[in-house]
Amino acid sequence: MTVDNAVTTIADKVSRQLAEEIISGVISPGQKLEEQNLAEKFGVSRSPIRDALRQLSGTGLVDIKPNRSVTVVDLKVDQLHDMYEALGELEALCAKFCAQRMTTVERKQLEELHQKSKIAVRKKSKKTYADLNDQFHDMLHQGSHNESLQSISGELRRRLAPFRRPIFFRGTKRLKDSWDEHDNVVNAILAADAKRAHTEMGRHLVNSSLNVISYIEETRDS
Amino acid sequence: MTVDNAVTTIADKVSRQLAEEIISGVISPGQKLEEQNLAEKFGVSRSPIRDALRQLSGTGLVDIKPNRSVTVVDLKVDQLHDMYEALGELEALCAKFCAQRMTTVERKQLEELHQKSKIAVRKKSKKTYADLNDQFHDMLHQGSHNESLQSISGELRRRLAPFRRPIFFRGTKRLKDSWDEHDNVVNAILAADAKRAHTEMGRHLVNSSLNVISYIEETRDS
DNA sequence: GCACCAAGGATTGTATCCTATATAAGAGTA
DNA sequence: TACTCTTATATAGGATACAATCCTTGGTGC
Repeated sequence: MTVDNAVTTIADKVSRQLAEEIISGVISPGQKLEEQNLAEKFGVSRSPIRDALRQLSGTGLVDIKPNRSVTVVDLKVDQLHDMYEALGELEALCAKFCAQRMTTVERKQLEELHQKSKIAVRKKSKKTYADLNDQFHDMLHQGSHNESLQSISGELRRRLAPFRRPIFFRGTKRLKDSWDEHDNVVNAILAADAKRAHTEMGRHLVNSSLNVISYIEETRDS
Repeated sequence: MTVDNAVTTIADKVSRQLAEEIISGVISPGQKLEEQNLAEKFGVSRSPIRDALRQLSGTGLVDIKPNRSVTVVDLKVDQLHDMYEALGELEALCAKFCAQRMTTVERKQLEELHQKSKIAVRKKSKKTYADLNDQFHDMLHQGSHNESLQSISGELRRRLAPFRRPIFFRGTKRLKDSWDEHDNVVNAILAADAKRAHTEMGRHLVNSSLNVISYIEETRDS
């Protein structure tokens, strides 16, 4: 009944795959997405490609200008600042609600996930930690028990993904620091301390943003 | 979105007009938007209509299911609850930032706008107040000096517009109450009292949501 | 050499056509 | 009558054709 439909259109599949490739960094910010290219790549006509690109534009992953190729959104440092500030507030809010609303099962799952990522840190496995980190944040969105807040936070986080991804793959210091910050958040949530959960999550995102933005500023001049 | 729109496509125009009609209530939630109909109404082919509808889907104003007509999003009461809770937090945040960041000019403009709407309340001109109310909230979004927060709040507010619109047109009591709540927010912002601005704005949105939701529950069974 | 302009190709925007799917109407049967 | 199955028709999905726009490139004049 509520299980998602097996029936999907080509445009949907294209849209999903492109989103995945943008988020995971296969396609880079600023890159052009030409309709004819994509049509050949997917072995279909331009129509479903166009549909997919229009749908994607709403998610903020691509940028459409009339009579110009669609491009993967490339964010300026100022925009990164704003988005991280907003995301910080949103996720801090999620954490607060998690402390207040998470079920026993959810708290247990959060704890288990957090322990799994501890192992990833110890093993210095960056890829694994990056994935677990995504799951961690998703779980906090969901734990807010507010679908609107969940989807808004999730979408904003996805838009930042292409720029966040690289920072875990520099050194291993950020892994450890990130985990420690998560630890503070988890402890606050498990203790049902809403105020502290809010504060700690806000702090975590400030640190994330500092890392991301300093990395961006190092690797490009703009 | 952007200022310059000398060059626009048919799809853009259609998209904007449909959004406008949905927000203003010309088209109602749940209504079907058939491509052929729209094509005839706008005097164009289905192609740009399709583009427009896909673009709109990303803004959350319409709902697309494969092989079914696009429909104007119709929200369940649960969804209204979640969205209003989220919007309440977002706008409370905006108000907090306004108290901290608004320029002198912006504070002056806010005050003037607020006085204008006082007159609308006194005259019991519902349409005017509804418009000024929109401007008021837009101004607070802008005053946050965070474009990301501004656009997220604005979009969420637009999605709720079709459901919020009717409440000002019942009695005049809500006009007065709404203005009083605005008054508390404005005073806090002008006094640069961030904490109070946050609290009062949150309170205002709780009251708004109560009005909207009780109205919805009266006028339909779902 | 450099700025400017024109011509052509490349790419997106729009129209039209065909196909696949869904919804509604109707026939037949228990 | 109620139900199922069939069939017809309307509508969306996708392919193709054509038009408009942009962008490159090569030439021209200074």
